Amino acid sequence: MKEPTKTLQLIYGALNDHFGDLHWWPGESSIEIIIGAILTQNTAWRNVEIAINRLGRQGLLDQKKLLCVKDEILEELIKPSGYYRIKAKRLKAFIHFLFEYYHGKLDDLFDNDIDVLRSQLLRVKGIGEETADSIILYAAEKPIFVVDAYTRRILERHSLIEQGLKYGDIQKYFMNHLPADVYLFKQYHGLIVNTGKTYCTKAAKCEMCPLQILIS
DNA sequence: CACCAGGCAAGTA
DNA sequence: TACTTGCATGGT
Repeated sequence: MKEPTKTLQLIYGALNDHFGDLHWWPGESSIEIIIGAILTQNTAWRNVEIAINRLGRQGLLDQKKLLCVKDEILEELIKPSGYYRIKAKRLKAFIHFLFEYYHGKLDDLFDNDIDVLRSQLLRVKGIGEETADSIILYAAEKPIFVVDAYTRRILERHSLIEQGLKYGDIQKYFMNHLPADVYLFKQYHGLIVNTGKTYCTKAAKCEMCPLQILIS
């Protein structure tokens, strides 16, 4: 692509006009956003919502409460989001990390510079690149671009990137050609996910997609 | 009823 | 480095 910046602006404009302001992933609290980021791994968000509601009803959207809750109880509560045994371990792994190094205080964790924060998160078993970046952007509210399956699919389908690029390469494609702005990155990622869900499934119609403008 | 959804880690070659 | 497999539920 000759002018990545122009292309990215064109896509953003088209999707933003179509979907409007998404207020994507507001979340009631930082810890709730982090819990959601882990529970949504390879899982539809609607199932995650059920699990989060069940946790909330028990007052467990709180790091101190999560620290104390038994694994079996946690597993039972998050079952609707799937992979419940491994995700219970991942939630616990993050909580233990938070208390071991930051006294359970998210604000202290978030005080780190963005690169330090990312490498810290990646050391937690169960937090990979996408989950780490989701936490940084939506919970810590620092400007980093989240790449997901839809991002890759949409860019590849429109031949804006070559196939088989690594996560970091796709992330750089956005971050090297857009201003580092938290709102922009949140909204852009939300627009991509909405587009993928609405127009790139087998059931939905490709020709209805706002990104048709890229083809003509 | 078959298939997949906003990944990740561990194992293998 | 690059590829494969296990993990598990609910919706379409």
